[in-house]
Amino acid sequence: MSKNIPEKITNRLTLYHSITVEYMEAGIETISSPQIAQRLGIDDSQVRKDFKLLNNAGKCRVGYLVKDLKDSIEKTLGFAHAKDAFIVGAGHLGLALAKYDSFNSYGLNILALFDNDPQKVDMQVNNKQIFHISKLPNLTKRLGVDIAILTVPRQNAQQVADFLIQSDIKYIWNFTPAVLKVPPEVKVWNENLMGSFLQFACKDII
Amino acid sequence: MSKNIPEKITNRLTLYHSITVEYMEAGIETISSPQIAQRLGIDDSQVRKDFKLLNNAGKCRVGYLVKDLKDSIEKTLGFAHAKDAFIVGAGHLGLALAKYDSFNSYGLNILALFDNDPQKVDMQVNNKQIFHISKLPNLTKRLGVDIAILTVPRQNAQQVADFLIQSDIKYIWNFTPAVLKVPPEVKVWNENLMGSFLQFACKDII
DNA sequence: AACATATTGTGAAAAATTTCACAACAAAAC
DNA sequence: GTTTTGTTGTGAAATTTTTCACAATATGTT
Repeated sequence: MSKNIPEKITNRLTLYHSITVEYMEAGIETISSPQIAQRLGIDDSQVRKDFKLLNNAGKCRVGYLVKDLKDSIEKTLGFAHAKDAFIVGAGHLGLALAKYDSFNSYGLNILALFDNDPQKVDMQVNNKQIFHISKLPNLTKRLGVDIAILTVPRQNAQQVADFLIQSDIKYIWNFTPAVLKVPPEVKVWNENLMGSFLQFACKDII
Repeated sequence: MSKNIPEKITNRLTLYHSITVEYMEAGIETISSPQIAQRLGIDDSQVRKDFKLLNNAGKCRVGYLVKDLKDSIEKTLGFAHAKDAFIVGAGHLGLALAKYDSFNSYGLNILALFDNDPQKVDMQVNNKQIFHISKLPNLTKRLGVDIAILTVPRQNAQQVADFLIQSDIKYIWNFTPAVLKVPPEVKVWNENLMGSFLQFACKDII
């Protein structure tokens, strides 16, 4: 990524991207900022401001070319820069993410899964093998992977995170509710599912 | 919820909450704003500003009582107001969410799952039954449920959402990458997993 | 060809959020 | 009992984000 795009804009860009995918499938060639804005419940000038980042000019009274828009978003968000990652924890969530093929088109390659349950080891999910967690340090080094998606139970989260850090993992996408303690060079992204839900729920549902 | 708390603050409050849970388990009774701030990589005055919402005074040179803090966050975020919900789509993600017991303590009760696959129907997950999707309208009305967690494949998302809306579902927590078209009275919360990842990835990697 | 209309692009204003700075204070140390 | 220290609470400043307003413009209509 050349520019450091603020989180909120990144988030909106992915939503715009989903809409372009839908329009492409429907065979619609152009889309306007008010159309997108209405769909997402935001201001249309916001959409245009976001698009300015993409260096993708629209046409007055017509809007934007869906295909160009889609390509620009993909370019700006770096979909093409494939990044390799491991899923650590082969429970339902880990398996769900392993099966989530969208990751690939967004530039995230899941290479393998890890678990400490001998029953799960050596199984295959979506063409990805589940290894015993003890194999992780070796494979991390051999494959040069530095991203881990952490989907273990909360109770084990810190302990497993420590192990990942020892194994030279630098980026942890944390799906557990634990707030991990990590050294400054390791970056954590908390998925915080409940936070998301509460934002949703608190707004309207008493 | 009395006050309409901004999303960002709600999100931080849940992270603070996780830390209080951890401190409680560790038997630590007080916590200070700089401690929390450092852990989350944010400014300590931010933490104190957030806490002002909780009506929970700290003590100079000591910090905040962990237990009081935890209780205030739970009260403010309405953990006690149990909300009932259905999971629609019993794939891996749906099953993962059904097994995610934290939902309960955060005030979200998953009552049942729905799927259109006859093989899955009548199975039990974490004491919750999987019903055929055709049973949803009836159960929605009978149980007064108006929240649905949507975990179907993207291709079916809009169609299933339309069906949910017909069945009087008012709140959709959307885990699919589709941007749903809904009437104004229906609220959608897009989980947007890839958006999250890209925010994470774009920042540092590459 | 003139006019009406829908849309972009953008500067300015407004609102929201974060950071800074520091007074007030309570606990601990001396 | 006085000093030092770490922390809260909070106004003010800075920054970021969103909204507003409108000129410019391209398309369709009469």
